[in-house]
Amino acid sequence: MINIKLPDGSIRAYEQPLSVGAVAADIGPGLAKAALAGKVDGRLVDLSHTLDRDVQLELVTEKHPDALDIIRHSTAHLLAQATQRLFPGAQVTIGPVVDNGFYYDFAYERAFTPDDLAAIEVEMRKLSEQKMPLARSVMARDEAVRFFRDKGEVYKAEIIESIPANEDLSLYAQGEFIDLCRGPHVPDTGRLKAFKLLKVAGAYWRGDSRNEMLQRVYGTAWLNQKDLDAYLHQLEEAEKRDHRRVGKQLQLFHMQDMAPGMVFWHPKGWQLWQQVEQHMRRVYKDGGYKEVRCPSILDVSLWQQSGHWDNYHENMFFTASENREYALKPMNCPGHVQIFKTGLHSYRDLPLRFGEFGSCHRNEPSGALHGLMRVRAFTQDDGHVFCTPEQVEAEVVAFHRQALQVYRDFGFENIAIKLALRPDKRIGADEVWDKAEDALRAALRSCDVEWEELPGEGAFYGPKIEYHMRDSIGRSWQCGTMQVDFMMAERLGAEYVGEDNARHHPVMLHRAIVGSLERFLGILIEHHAGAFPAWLAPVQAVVTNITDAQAEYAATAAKSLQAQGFRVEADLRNEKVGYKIREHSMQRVPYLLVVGDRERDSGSVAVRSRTGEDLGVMALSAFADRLRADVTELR
RNA sequence: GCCGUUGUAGCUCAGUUGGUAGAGCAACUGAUUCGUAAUCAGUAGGUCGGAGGUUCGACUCCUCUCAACGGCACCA
Repeated sequence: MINIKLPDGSIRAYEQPLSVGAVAADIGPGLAKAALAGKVDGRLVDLSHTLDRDVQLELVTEKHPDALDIIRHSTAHLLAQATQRLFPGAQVTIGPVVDNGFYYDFAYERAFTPDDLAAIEVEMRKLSEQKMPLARSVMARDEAVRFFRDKGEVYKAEIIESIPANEDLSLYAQGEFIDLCRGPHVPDTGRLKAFKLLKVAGAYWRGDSRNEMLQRVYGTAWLNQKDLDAYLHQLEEAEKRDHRRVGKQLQLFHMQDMAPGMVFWHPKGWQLWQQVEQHMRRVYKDGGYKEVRCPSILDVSLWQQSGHWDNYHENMFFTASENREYALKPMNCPGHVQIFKTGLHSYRDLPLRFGEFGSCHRNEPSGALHGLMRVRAFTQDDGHVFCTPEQVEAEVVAFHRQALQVYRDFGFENIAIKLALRPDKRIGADEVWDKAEDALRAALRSCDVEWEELPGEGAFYGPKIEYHMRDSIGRSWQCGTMQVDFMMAERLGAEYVGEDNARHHPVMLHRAIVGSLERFLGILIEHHAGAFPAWLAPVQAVVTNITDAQAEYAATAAKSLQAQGFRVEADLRNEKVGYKIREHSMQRVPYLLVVGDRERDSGSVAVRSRTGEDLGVMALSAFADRLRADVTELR
C-alpha cells in the first residue's frame, strides 16, 4: 500500500506503484491535462516518475512557481533539436535556464546568423506541433561517455567525463534527439508554445577565454502567448529608458571615436553630475571624512610598490616625460596613503578618513566598454579609512547604513548586497584573509541584511562588500563597495604608534557609495527614465509666454526664481504655446510655467507638471515655495 | 581581447542588379502673436566611419583599420 499525501492534506492510497501522471489522472482528467511535472518530497520529477513508497506529492501545473523553469528548460532542448536538424554537425554543449528565458551553446563550423535564428524558430514550432513525447532513461557514466562520443558529441562527452564515475546519469529523448539532463521536463513538446529566439552571441567553452568560442543562442519562453507578448513589450519599453538614448535626447553627454570609453558631459548632464557630487560631498562630511585631492599621474614605482603594476599594468595608461615614467592613476588609495604618511600618527588619531572625487583611468578591454556603465575615465566618490583592527566592524556598519540611506535618497530601494571573497590571485596570508572576511560578515550580520557570497571574486588585497543595482534591461552593475585591506598600508609603509608605543600598520578600508559617478548617473538616468526629481533635474522649471505681450513678465519671473537659487529658464521664442509645452515635456522639465495676460496682470503663473497635470494658477511666490519644498525634502 | 552585427545630414532612417546621394524632424530666413504635447513657406546642410584595392566608374564589391551595439572573457 502506497500513501500519497497531497498539498491540501488529503491522502490517496494505492495498491501498486504508479506514475505521477497516473495520480494526476486519478484525481481528474483536467489535472492530468494541465500537469507538467511533479514535486515529490520537495524534489522536482517528471510525470513519468514512478511512486513506489509513501510520499508527499505536488503536481506542477502552470500555476506552480516551478512551472516556468521547467518549460524554459524544455524549450532549450527543443532549440537544440531544431538546430541539429537544420545544421547537421552542430554539437550540443549546455543549455540552462536564465532570467526570463534560456540559452543553448552549440559548437558549429560557422556562426549562426539572424536568418538562421528565424529558421530555427520555425523548425521549433514544427517540432512543437508534432507533440513529441520526452522520454527519460538512465545510463552509467562510462556508457554515456561512449554513447555521446560515438555520436560525435565531444563536448557532451567531456562534460560527462567530469562527473564522478559511479554516478548514473539521466538522459532525455524526444524523437531522434537525446541529451544529458537532470530534468525534469514537460511530458511532450506540444506543451511548448510561447517562445521566441532573441539573439545569437559568442561564448567561450566552459567560460574560459583560453578555450574555443561557441555559438550561444538566447531565447525566452513563457506559459502563454500573452505573457510572451507582455515580456517583449516590456523589453521595448526598457529600451526607451536606455541611458545612452535618454542621454542623447536630453543632451546630457556624448562620447566619440577619439576618446573611446570617455565622456563629454554637456551642460545639462554636468548640472546633474554636480547635484550628485554635492550630495556626496555632504555625505563625506556627515561620515567624518576630510575631502582631499591627489595628482592624476604618479611615478610608476609607486604602482610597483602597491602591487597594482603586477596585477593590472596591462590595463593601465602610462606616460613618460624627462626620463621618468608615470602611470595615470587607476585608483586613489596610494595617493591617500601618501597623505596619511605625512606626519606621525597616534592610535588616538584613528580612524582617519579621507574622501576624494577621484578621477581614475583604466584601459579596460575594448569589448568591455558600455555607455556610461563601463568607461575608461571615471570618477569615484572614493574614501579610505585608516583604522585599527578593532575599529573595522564599527566602520563597516556605519558605512553600510550611510550607503543605504544614499541609495534611498536617489530613489533606489532594491539593492543587491554581495560579499566577494578571496581570489586565487592574491597577496597576504590566509589567516589575514580569514580575519578580513569574518570582519565583513560580522558587520553585515549586525546590520541585519541578507547577502550573497561570491567565492573568488574579491580584490587581490582584500575581500569586499558590493552593492549592485540593475539597469533598465536587467543587467546588474556594482556601484558601492567596502573593502577591507590589511596589506596596502604595509606595502606602502603607512604606520601609526599604538598604545604600546610600538609602530603598527593601520587597516585600510576602501569604500565608495555611488562608485563610479559615470556609472551611477547611467543608472540614475535609467531609473528615472530622464524624469529626475526636482532636486536633481538640470532645469527645474521653464517659464513660457504665450505672446510677446508677456515676454517681459516671463523674463522677470524666471529671473526672480533664479535669484532664489532655482534652475529656471525662460522660453520667449515666438512659437505656439503647445509647441513649447511639447518640447519641454519631452525634455522632462518638472514644471512648466505658462504666462498669458491673466497671469501677467495678477503676478501669477499657470503651473503644469511634465506629466501634463494642471496644477493651477498660483502666485509666483507660491510656486517658489512649492519648488523649495520639493528640493529641500531630502535634507 | 574573442564571436557576431552595424556605421549615409545635428537626430531618426531610406538608397533598388556598381552609373559620384534622398525623406521627416532639428537648424537658418521670412510670415504668423497664437491659452496647455508639433503654424505655414522658403533656404542651407553629407569627400556615405577611416585607409587602401578592383573597375571606365564604388555608398554599393574586396582587404585592412577605427568605433558603436549584443553577448563571452575581464572589471583593482
